[in-house]
Amino acid sequence: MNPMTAARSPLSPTDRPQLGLRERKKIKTREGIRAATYALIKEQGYDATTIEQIAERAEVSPSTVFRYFPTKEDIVLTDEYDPLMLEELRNRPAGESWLDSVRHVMHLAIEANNREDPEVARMRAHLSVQVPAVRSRMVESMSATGRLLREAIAERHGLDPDSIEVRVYAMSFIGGLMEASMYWAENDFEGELSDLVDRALDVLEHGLPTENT
Amino acid sequence: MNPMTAARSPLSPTDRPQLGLRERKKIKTREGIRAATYALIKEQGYDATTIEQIAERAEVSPSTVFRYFPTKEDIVLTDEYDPLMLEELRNRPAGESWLDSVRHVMHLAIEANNREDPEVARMRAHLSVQVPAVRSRMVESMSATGRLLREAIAERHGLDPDSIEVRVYAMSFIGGLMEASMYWAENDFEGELSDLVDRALDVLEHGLPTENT
DNA sequence: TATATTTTGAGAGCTACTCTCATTTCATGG
DNA sequence: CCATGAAATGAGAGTAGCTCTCAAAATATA
Repeated sequence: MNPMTAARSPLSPTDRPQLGLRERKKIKTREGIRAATYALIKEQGYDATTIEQIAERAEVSPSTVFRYFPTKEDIVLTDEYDPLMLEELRNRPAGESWLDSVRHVMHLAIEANNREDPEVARMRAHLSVQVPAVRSRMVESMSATGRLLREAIAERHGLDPDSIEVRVYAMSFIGGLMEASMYWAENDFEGELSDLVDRALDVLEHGLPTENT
Repeated sequence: MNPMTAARSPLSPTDRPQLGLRERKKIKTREGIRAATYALIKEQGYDATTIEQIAERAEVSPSTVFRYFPTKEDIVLTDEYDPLMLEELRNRPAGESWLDSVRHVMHLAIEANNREDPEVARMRAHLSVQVPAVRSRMVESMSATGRLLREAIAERHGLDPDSIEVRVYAMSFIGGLMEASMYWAENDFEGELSDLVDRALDVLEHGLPTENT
């Protein structure tokens, strides 16, 4: 949303070089649909907002909305940090502990996501808590991220990325991230999301606070 | 499905004592809808099976189907072991380690679920892998179980059930269970699900196999 | 400017799901 | 056994998300 800052920050969507009119229009349409959706949801709530209304406000036809986004939930959620996160993960110093690498990358992702548009970031988290359909779409998307994570983990530890061990390990990180995000939204976004993620990762690393082993 | 064996096993739905004709009919209808659904899905697949077809085969009206099950996915999934699992968890000996308690209860749940109708158990796992809508409904239902788990954990460790630590901890178990189940289905149900759950729990307890710390 | 390619809009169609209301089915007291 | 009240059912209309098709409009290319 803010190309000035986004351009220099890590983990932000790639800048668009020289694009034809066609491509530029597509991006504009896409962002128009998103903007219309956010505005309408803010006004009326998620369920009360129909695709027809979104299309109307974005000045496109309903067909076009579905051409740009497979489902209504995707309009709210889609954003692809995954490949960037993965690369960042691979580029971490070899000596660094795995948990620290993950911690680092998650912090980066949160920061990037937040800088791009803090209000939207909160709305997403909020809807993930409130609207089951949105939440489940988010879980799906996180699972996809998890599948990528597996490969990074397997690579680093010399394990089979499809083994159940690696799967469970990867999923625990994704789950921790999700819980952190939902906890944040449920508690009115007080405090920093990064701190919550840290606490989540601590639990995965050391178990519950009272278990001093 | 099999009252003879189900009656004596732990973690099985409560037997129904003396019920009026009305209640008995309701149970029959409910099971009829389920049976019709399973049969149709087996024949045509999940997506190709419509509520109308289900209603027709179960000899009820479509309205009735929705009266018994809020969504199509719920016809396939719903089954309430949660309260029983919770009680079982609370009744574990005080000295037993938390991980062992969870392991024990999960084994019981798997066993019960499997004894009731192995084929249905597999179909569920299979659909959770294949059909996004079913999977996401299952995730939701598991999250609900997770919320119950939190209380048991908090009770045992003297922590706040709503703290992020307990949430993450509970979620890691649920996630492990889900991964095990999906892994099982994805690998054609070879081996025992309980063994997979054990491996999942081992990862949560000790980290990945190569990390010998 | 002419032609090929993409993108869009219009509209029909499907299905999950909701709501309402009249009808049927069961429960209960006399 | 019957009358009355309550609950379950069926029929039908309606909504919204989503898919598909096809012709028109916009853009690229020569």
